[in-house]
Formats: sequence, C-alpha cells, structure tokens
Amino acid sequence: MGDTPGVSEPTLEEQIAAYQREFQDLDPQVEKIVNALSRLNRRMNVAYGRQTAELGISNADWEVLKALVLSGAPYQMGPSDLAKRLGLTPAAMTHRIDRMVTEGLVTRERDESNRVRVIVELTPAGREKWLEAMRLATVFETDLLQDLSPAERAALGDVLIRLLRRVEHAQPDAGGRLTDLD
Amino acid sequence: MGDTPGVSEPTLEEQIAAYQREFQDLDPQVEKIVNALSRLNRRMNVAYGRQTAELGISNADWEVLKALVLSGAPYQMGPSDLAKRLGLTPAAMTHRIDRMVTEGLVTRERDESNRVRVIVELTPAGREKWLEAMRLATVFETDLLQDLSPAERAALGDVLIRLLRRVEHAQPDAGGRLTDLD
DNA sequence: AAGCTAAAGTTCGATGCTAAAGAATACATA
DNA sequence: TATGTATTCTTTAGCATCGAACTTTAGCTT
Repeated sequence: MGDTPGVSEPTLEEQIAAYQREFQDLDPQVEKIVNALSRLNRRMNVAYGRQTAELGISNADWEVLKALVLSGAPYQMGPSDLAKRLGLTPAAMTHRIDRMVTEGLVTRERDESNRVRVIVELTPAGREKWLEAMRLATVFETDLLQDLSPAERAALGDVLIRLLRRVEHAQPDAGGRLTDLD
Repeated sequence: MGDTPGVSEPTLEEQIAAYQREFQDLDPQVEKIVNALSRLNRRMNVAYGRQTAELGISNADWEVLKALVLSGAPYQMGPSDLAKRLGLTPAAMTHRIDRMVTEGLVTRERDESNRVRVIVELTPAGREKWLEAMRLATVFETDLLQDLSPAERAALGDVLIRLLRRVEHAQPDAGGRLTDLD
C-alpha cells in the first residue's frame, strides 16, 4: 500500500470501494449519499468550532448562547430547560453555567417567586459574542452554498426536509445527545 | 413520557423564525438547508447509536470495528494508526483497545519484527459484530431514502459531493475530532 | 560499538460528561 | 399544622477524553 505517512481519512471514493469489497449487499448510491452527508456535517462542525475558537469561546459556550438567544427576549432560561434543549444532564449544565458566569457570558440568580428555580440570563457581552459568531457562520454558510443555483438550493432544501420528516417519523424523539445545535 | 413538557427541540420552522427575529441578515433558504443538514445528521447518528446499542456494543467500539474492517484483510492496524483514523489521541486509543480486548472484539500483540509496534487485529467475533451492525445500518439507510426517485438520489448525491468539495477546499484538513465515522 | 534522535505506546493529571444520590423548595392533603 | 411528594438544582463517584511526560525500541552517526 503506497500510503506512506499517516492514516488520515480516505477519500469518499476509496471508502465506498472498501465498503463494497467487504460488504456486497450495498447500494453504492445510498452509501454515497449517506457518507457525503456525514462528512459534510463533520467538516461544517470543524469550521464552526474553529470560528468560535477564534472568538475565544468554546463550542459548548456557543450552544448555550444560541439556546438563550433563540428563546427570545428577555433571554432567560432555567438550567434544566437548557439541559433539555442541549441534550445534557442537569449536572453538566451546572458546571457549564459556572464556567460561563465566570466568563461573563451569562448571569445566574435564584427566581425569587419560586426559590427552587434558577434563572440563567444572557449578558450583553454574551449577546455580542453570539452576534459575532453568527456573522462568521453566515459568511461561511453563504460561501458553502455559493455554487448552487437558486433552483438547486430550493431542490436541496426540499429533499432534505423530506428526509428529515422520514427520519423523524421513524424515531419519535429519542432524547439522545444532540451533538451540535443548529 | 411521550411529549416532553419541558423545552424540547423546536421544529425547523420555529427555529428559522427565531433566527430571523434575532438576526436580520439571514438568508432563510441558506439557513433551511444548513439546519436540515445538521438535524438530519443528528437523527441519523441517534439511529446508528441505538442500533449498535442493540448489538451490545458502544459507538466507540463500532468506530474501531469499521476502521479495522475497511483497512482490509488481515484487519490489522497499529494503535496510533487507529487513533489518527478516528481523530483520537493515542492515549484514548490505549484505553479503548483495553476495553475491546476484554470484550473479545480485537486482540493486541506486539509486532515481533519491530517491537515498538503493537498490532491490533479484529477477531472473528468482532468481524461478526461489524457485519450485524452493517446489516442494520443498510436497512435503516435504504428506508431513509425510500421516497426518493433514482433521479432525485443521483441529484442529491451530486450536490452533496459538490458541497463536500467546496468545504474541503476551504479547510485543508483540520485534524479536528471526527465525531462519527462513515 | 556508543550514544543521539525519532517513533510508538503507555501512564499521569486534569477536564467534562453521565447516572445516581442529596438538599432545598413548593404544593397538596390529612 | 404537619407530612408526604414532586420539582429543581447541586454534589458525588466513575468513565472517556486530552495534553504532556515517560519508556522502550529502532535506526543513525560518529
């Protein structure tokens, strides 16, 4: 095998060839789509991760910022709501919030009307970080889709929605870890 | 159980509406595609995880099995090759191999021709597990794409490849964690 | 040979996660 | 009022991971 230095990721074509070699009952077209989806998503997540790192926040921080902003003004959520939204345990949420409070991205205070509850609120600095990350992300996403014509975009969007419906129907909410928030 | 009373994942439409509310400079069509891609991938990963769990192995185990099988007969790799392939540190690989050896999925022995090296080899039981997982996965994947006509599949595959090329060109191999192997 | 350098794995300390137990508060009801 | 129960969050113990130091071996260089 002429492959010298490291065992990096094989190309998609090599990968599919290897699958066909080891597993005959395989539809190459299906595998091509599924593999491309998986790879595309991975690369995109790497790109997002690099962008958030540039802004001095972690991907974990970004997930929380997104959830808070998308919840709408006044940008408040309880730890367990956040945990459900992000697919984490409440325990993990406690620690994330600890960190983000020290980073100045959110505040934590007890709800005086129900002292069991805690209110996590986005700070202006946190909102600003989210905005910066969004600007970077939209630049990346626009660039990614640049070569697709409007018709191709519409078709792609529709096909993806159909697949999404199908997979959602097949598994009525699993509660698995939501690796990366939209 | 069933529908969570708490803060579960919003629908894609709600999500996009929230984005437009909080961030005006947003192309809804771009966001729709990107969000659908992300969601679709997440659901698929949940499905794969459930399948491997059914077989009594972890997702981590499955990644290693895949790498070994796809490397071709005699299904041997060194720990650091595996680590590079999976995007893990050698340290993590050591522990994974420990576990998989006790599970009987792989064997570990020193390479007598170069005693620094270690050879991790798939056992027949490990190969069988991989095969079972593949059978489940192909059923799922075939079902997922069932509603797409041949023409739609071809078009989808081609568009995804084009996006993949574009994102790969934009980031010449990052070495980030490869969350889930194809 | 003797000693340097590089490479391959393992070990060690720290981090972030999970599952499960624990503490504080609210609410219902006897 | 007192007590049981559910809810919300925190704490604890265990596991997988990373980064970095360390050990063993191979291959040079002198």
